[in-house]
This record gives sequence, C-alpha cells and structure tokens, in this order.
Amino acid sequence: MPSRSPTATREPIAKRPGGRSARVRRAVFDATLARLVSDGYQALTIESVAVAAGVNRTTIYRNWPTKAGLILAAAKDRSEALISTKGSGDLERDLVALLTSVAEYVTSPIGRALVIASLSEADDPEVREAREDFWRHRFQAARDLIGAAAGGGSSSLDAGVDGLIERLIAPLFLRAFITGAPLDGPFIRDTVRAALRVPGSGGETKPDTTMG
Amino acid sequence: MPSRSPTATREPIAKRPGGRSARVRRAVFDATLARLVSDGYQALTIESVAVAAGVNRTTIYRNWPTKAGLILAAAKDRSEALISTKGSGDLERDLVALLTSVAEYVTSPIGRALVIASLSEADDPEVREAREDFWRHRFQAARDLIGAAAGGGSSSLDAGVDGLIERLIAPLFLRAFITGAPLDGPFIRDTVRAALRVPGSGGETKPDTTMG
DNA sequence: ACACAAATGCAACTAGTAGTGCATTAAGGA
DNA sequence: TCCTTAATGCACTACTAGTTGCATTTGTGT
Repeated sequence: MPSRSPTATREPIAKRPGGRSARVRRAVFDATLARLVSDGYQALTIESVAVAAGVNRTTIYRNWPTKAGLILAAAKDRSEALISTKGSGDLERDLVALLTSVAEYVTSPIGRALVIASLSEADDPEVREAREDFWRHRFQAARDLIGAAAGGGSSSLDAGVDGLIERLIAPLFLRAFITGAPLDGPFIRDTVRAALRVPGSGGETKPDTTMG
Repeated sequence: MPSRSPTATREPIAKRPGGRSARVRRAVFDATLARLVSDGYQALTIESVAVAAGVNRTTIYRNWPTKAGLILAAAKDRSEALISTKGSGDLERDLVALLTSVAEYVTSPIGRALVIASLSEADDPEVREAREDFWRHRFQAARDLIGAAAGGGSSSLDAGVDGLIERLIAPLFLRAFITGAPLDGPFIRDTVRAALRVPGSGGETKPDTTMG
C-alpha cells in the first residue's frame, strides 16, 4: 500500500469538473450521508453507497480511496449555513439559541453519525483537523455573541471567554454522547445561567485555541 | 442470522468455568484490550485477537459472537478499582483528584478506545446501557464526595448536585474527544473552581439519573 | 461537428474476514 | 481411573473490500 494520506482525493487535479462529474459527485455525497445515517459509520460499505448513488464502485474508489475520506468530503460539501451567528444583544437569550442549535445538531442522526465517524478515525490527522476546525468555527460564533454583548454591559467576560464557551457547550456533549440524558429546554437554560453566573476570575486557563 | 442480541455471550450457561476455560478467557480479554488499543475498534478483527491470545478463532466466535460483545465483556472484566472514592473532606481538593482520575482515563489509550467503541455501537442497547452504567457509577463517586463535604459546611449544594457533577465532568470530555485541547492541571483546577462558584439556585434541572 | 482525453463502467482477480460443521481434547464427576 | 460431554481446534465455504486492465461514454477545446 502506497504511503498516501488515508483521506486523499483526486480533486486537486480534477480537469473536468462540469457535467457528469458534478452529477456523480452530488449523487455520491448524498448517498454517502444517507447511508451514514441509516447504517452508521462502521456498517457503511462503498458498495451500498455506489448502489444508492447509481454509480459503479470503481468510481468511488478512484475519487475517494477511503471511507473516511469519502465521508469527510461529503460532510465538508454540506457544511454551510448551519449556524446563525447574528445575535439580538440579549446575551442569555442568544446563548440559549446557540446552544439549542448545537443541541439539535448533536442529537440529529447526521450530526451524531458525523461526530462518531470522526472519532472512529481519530488517528487520521486530516479527520482530526477537520473535526477541530468545524468546532472551532462554532466556538467563534459563540465568541462573537459574547463579544457583542460584552461591549453592551456585562463585565468580567474578557479573560475567561473561551473557558465560558467550554462550560456552555460541554454539557451538551456529555449528555448527547455519554450519559444519554435529554437535551431539553430547561437543561439548556440552566446550563447557560450557570455558566454566566460564574464570576470571571483572573485565574482562568487560556484554552488552547489551536486545539492541537 | 438468528435474532439474538448482538452482545449475547455463553456465560450464563457456562458449566466448566475452571482450568482451561479460565485461561482462555483471561488470554482473550487481555488480547482484546491490547488489540483495541493498538488497532482501534473498527480495525480490530477476531482473527488478530485469536492469534494474540494463542487461541482459535472459533473459540472466540462461540463464546462472544460479536465484536461489541467481546469488547464489552473484556471491559467489564477489567472495570474494578478504577476509582478512589474516599475523600479527604476538602471538597475542592477531592474534586480535583476525581477529575484528574477521569482525565487520565479519557486520555489513556484504553479509555479512549473504549469510549469510541461504545459510541461506534451506539445502537446496541446493551452497549449503551453498559456505557451509561459505567459513568453512572463514576457520577455516584462524585455524589459521595460532594455529599460528604456538604455535611461539613458548604451549603446550597443539595438541589443541584447532579447539575454540578455534569459541569465538572463535561469539559473533560469536550477537550478529550472534540476539541483536542489539553487536559492539564490548571484546566482541571479552573473547571472545579468555576463549577463550585455557581450559586446553587432552585431552578436547576434534575438530570435524568436513569440516563434513558 | 470533430477529435482527444478525461472520467466512468465493466469484469475479473486477489486478499482477507466472518461464520459453520465436524473432529479432537480435556474438565469434572463417578 | 474411566466416562461423559463441554469446550476447543481444524478445515472449509461464503462474502466483502479493494485493485487492475480494458472498453465505453462524455466533457471540452478546436
């Protein structure tokens, strides 16, 4: 086996992006995510994706040599406009809305499947980076909300913003993937209120924003 | 394929637990966890476990018909004395120690592999229950610590204990499995302090302790 | 419209894994 | 010690992943 990255694709040297290739690409990506949701990561086979997409196995193998690379490409292709960053200025309300959106994602079949798939390939540097990148963007949305509201009143939020964001988002993941407890409205509200009640001390650890 | 549970084992009707069977059992469990750490869940094959254990594949297939069941049995077999529940009475110190122990688990190869394996089989009721059971016990240890300290001074901890525990443990998981940020000492200390600083209001959501 | 080449389809092949019937070994009781 | 049978080992089949050579289709520039 040649020493290529497990998530390598043919895309960088694609010379015919139009017409048939575009149709194939879309059909394969749609089929990939559909099968990922219905079968889960490990049970997903290239064969089943090919059949669902109305495409030959060989085509998929040539364009996306590995399962992880295929799912990663399909996920990236669909990762747009998933988040509404614009806040009303009411910090608590905006954070509840943000966490509700994240909660919907991590409880949705596609969100759960993608998180689990990314963890199943935790050793693949590209997969790891893609996952951390995805959440880095979401964290940035939270930073924007808090930053906007901080100018409008709430003090003591300067130093510990990243820690605050962690304390907001983390309980959602714990319930969604570990304990299985429900992510309902009251839980989200209480999580936001608890996080906001913590006085911003100077002793906060700066979370590693490079997520290395 | 008969409609048996994917994690069924032969154990309940085992009639010869001594001698050879015991040796096989131990060898298989050790090999299973070793391969799980080195290869990961999806790449783990029964064949590789059998070779590592010096046992025939057939033996494994008959005793533990599925990969998930095998790993689950191996994990249960080793899930003893992983936790030190006894506290000193100093709540903050005890919680830091507890979180440090959890942090070591979720960053260790075996802990990571087990969490990921349990998520890869999220649809299997037995796997889900085993995972939730495991963490329920750890949460109980935290409850004991807090309960002991609560009698000794700290008030306002009665109602929101479960929420507090969630806010203690959750950031560890977020960093370990999502963002990849480090789980160092300062981070753990700050997590404990932030959680303890939250005034215990009456508005807390009772987390579903059945973890359904 | 035509030609060239890229991209896909097809078929055959290798390799490796899951799973099963039958023979063999050895545990536990008499 | 000997006998029964539970437990294990061996040999085999079936299936799936993944690869390759070649034919076919189809973009794209001329």
